Amino acid sequence: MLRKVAPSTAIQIKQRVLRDGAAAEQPLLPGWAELLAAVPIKYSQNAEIFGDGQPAEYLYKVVDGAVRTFKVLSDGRRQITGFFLSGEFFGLETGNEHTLSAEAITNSKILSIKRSVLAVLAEHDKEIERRRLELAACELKRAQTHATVLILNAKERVAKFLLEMASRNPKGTKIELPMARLDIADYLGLTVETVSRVLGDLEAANIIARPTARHVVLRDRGKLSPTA
Amino acid sequence: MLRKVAPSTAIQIKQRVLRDGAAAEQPLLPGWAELLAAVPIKYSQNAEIFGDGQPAEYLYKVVDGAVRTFKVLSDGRRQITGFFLSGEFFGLETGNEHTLSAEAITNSKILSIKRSVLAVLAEHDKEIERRRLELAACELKRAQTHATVLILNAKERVAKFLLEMASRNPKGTKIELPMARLDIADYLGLTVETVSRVLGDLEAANIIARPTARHVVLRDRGKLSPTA
DNA sequence: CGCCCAATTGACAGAAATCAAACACAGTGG
DNA sequence: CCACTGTGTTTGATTTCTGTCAATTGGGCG
Repeated sequence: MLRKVAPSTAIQIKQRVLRDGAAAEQPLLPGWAELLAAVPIKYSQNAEIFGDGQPAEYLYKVVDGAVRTFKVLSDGRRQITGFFLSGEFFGLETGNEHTLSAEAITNSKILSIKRSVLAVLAEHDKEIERRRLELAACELKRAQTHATVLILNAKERVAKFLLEMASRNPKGTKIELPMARLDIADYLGLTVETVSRVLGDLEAANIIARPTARHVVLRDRGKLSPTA
Repeated sequence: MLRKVAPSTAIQIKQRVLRDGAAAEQPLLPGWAELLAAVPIKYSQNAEIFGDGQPAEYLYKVVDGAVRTFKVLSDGRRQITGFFLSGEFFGLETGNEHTLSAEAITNSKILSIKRSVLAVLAEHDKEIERRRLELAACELKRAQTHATVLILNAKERVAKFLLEMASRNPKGTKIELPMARLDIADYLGLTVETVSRVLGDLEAANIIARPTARHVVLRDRGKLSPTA
């Protein structure tokens, strides 16, 4: 099933121009804030948002829910390259085609921003250009961090993953995991069994607690990050 | 020992302005080609080019030789994040500080381009801006590819590495490896012994030949890339 | 309530790390 | 010129870790 096209972002945002001041030197063009005020689209659990090889027309923002981006190797193995939670952007591509696929992990609301619109606006709006660069930098850092995790052993990988999720979730030490163990495994280059075992070990060592399978509480952050 | 400061790129390039046409709409400012015509600096084997945490003042290009970029974890493990051969750029940072270290693998000639100069020029020179984005995109792709390699098993990692090196070296199937086994191991998240063993296995299977330790000949590319 | 899928746990096999030793080669000094 | 030394590479034996296969448990939803 092909993805439905987003309601024309350009038209919608024009209606909002000139409220919410910010960068209003170009009264007829929307700024960053206006782009983000468009109406999000709903994707149900496991729905494809875009696929590897498809033309990359949009940049996306998770308004609510969670998203995974991944690559499927020719032998069927899946590598998850990133998880994206509420407020985070994904789908940024440098070329004209997606080099990854993206799916909703849970029922999600996703905002799409047309790249062609963004490109035009960036020509005259320094903030938009800055934001775009910032996103690219963020993606690069994300990929580098991911690579760094993948040279570690299983326990260290899971620990890093938990710390990463904790740092993104606002509520301190309580982590809510929207994704299944298989997703975590494919992200960390491990098997579900290993992920499960490591979590079991961490709980046994009183480093974490697991009220439910999808909720983790950090009890001893120090012991999770010996390799800071 | 602290790094010697590069001879002022800005001054040197001014002397060359207006030869080699290209983007000469700004007669007093050098273009991309002029930036690359500056005099390279020599670094001897294992010399540090920049260190993690230092201010990132320059963008670098390998004129001759080879460079490794890496991160040292708090427990001493080293992750090599990339190898850079003649003609390739490295040291691109999004922030103001380096997040990696870089060393010459062999005696090398390295060209440095001051970021501040680049930033000023990019304001008015579309080509320079385009080149900068292109480099950032290249870095991102590199990091993503690296992450993809790290979820594979030892044999696959080494195979991917050989193919990567082969694709960068012009001479088809003959690969010259400027780096030691330890470098390869740290790049692939393996140990030297494992790298050595896999190479031995590949040679025994007649997939590669090794005239010397630092030279590899691809005999059967197909068997190296089953997981294209 | 029962089904189904996700998660866990256990037993075992296979892969890679570790520890140890032999070997190759380049540069040095006699 | 050759022996010597030091580093880099390879090979071997063993241990540790992770994957695989299989069975069991648990939780959410119809």
